[in-house]
Amino acid sequence: MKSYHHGNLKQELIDCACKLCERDGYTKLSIRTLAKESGVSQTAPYRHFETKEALYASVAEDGFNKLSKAIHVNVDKKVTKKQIIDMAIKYIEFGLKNANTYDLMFGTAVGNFAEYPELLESANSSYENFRSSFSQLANDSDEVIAFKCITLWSMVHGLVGILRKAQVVADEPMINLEAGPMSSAILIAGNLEDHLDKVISGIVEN
Amino acid sequence: MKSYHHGNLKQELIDCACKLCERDGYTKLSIRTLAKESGVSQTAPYRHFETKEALYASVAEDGFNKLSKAIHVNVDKKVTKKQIIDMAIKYIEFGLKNANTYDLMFGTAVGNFAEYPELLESANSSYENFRSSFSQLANDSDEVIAFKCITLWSMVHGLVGILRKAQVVADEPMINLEAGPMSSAILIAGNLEDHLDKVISGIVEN
DNA sequence: TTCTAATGTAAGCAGTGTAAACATTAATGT
DNA sequence: ACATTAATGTTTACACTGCTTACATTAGAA
Repeated sequence: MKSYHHGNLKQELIDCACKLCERDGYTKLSIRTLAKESGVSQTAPYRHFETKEALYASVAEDGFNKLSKAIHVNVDKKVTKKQIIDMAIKYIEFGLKNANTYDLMFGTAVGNFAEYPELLESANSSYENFRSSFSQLANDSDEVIAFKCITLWSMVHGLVGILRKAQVVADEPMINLEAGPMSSAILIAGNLEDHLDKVISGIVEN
Repeated sequence: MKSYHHGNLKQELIDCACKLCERDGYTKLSIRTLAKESGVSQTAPYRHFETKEALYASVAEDGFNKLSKAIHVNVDKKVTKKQIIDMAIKYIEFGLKNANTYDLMFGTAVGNFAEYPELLESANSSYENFRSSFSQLANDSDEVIAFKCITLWSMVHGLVGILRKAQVVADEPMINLEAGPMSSAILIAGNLEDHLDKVISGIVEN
């Protein structure tokens, strides 16, 4: 005995979309199946999302909020290098464990964040987490902070991308050092903490 | 007066697909319009590409070949740091100028490179370009070379991703340093060479 | 020259995003 | 309390997609 109005459709659609996007990749998600999943007609979702991209934007937004939580470190006044390394590891783990969602957040599925203010907001706030930690690491100028921050961010962001490509082939044993990008990446993956320690030391200690 | 057989359909499809993918993004590409463009029936492409993904793989392969050319540096025995910086710049420029193709190469459109041996080959060879330059920079062990190489690669790869996200908002003037990831990224973009000099120095000089 | 494999076409299926017109209900103003 | 309006849902339909199957043409090998 269900009523004509669902009552909480928008949120249910988002939750369901988040799950399905992460499980199968966002390309596999169809609005129709999503509607069916919520026991509602094919076109009902369009009352809450103008286009499919708008739905993607909501999923991405949710992703950035989760990312913020994942990389959050408790700061009591001063941040240590170890905490920065920890953040980097958490970031990379997030990217690898939520690979499909990460795609949505940093790929081209949502063309222009500015069209989705809430998404832009949560994306910026994720970055702000990152940045504010750096600002407490040393007495650097804003510009130096920005530099260090972008340097590390692009580093971990790039590592996520490359480690993912590596995993694709990782089923077959490819341990040979001469075998190309995959093997080197796997090499790193095995010593992620050491690797990040080196790199971050290089960045942090100017 | 055209004959029943096209004669060079496969290559023409690839060429056309490369253009269209780069112009509109690979999601906009349809096999049907591609076929129409080549003056051939809707299903003809399936004689040369089992699935759409296989076509994507060919476009990506072409992309890696172009990338190899773009970042190639003439090495006479010894490579200089400046040449490495140059490679990095060329890499980033390639990623930004061929953004949609770059997506295809490093995104998830082609799930498993191992299913497309020629693509895997050209991707590995791109990386080998990168790596072999590093091997001529100093008397490092293979492991150290791999480390430096992956470090720089993930760095530039990450920068491409982040600079692209920045450009999306770059139409509106966002110069404020406090304004989030975009502004910092733009800051970097304006001083790309300086930025890379610093970072690469950090990597290269251990 | 015959046979076969490669390459093309035609027709059609099941699925997609989304627009338009209409139905039901919740919210609101008097 | 009741009429009106906005929000939210349904039905139907269009144009498009990837891909399958059955068939047609032709190039090249035997």
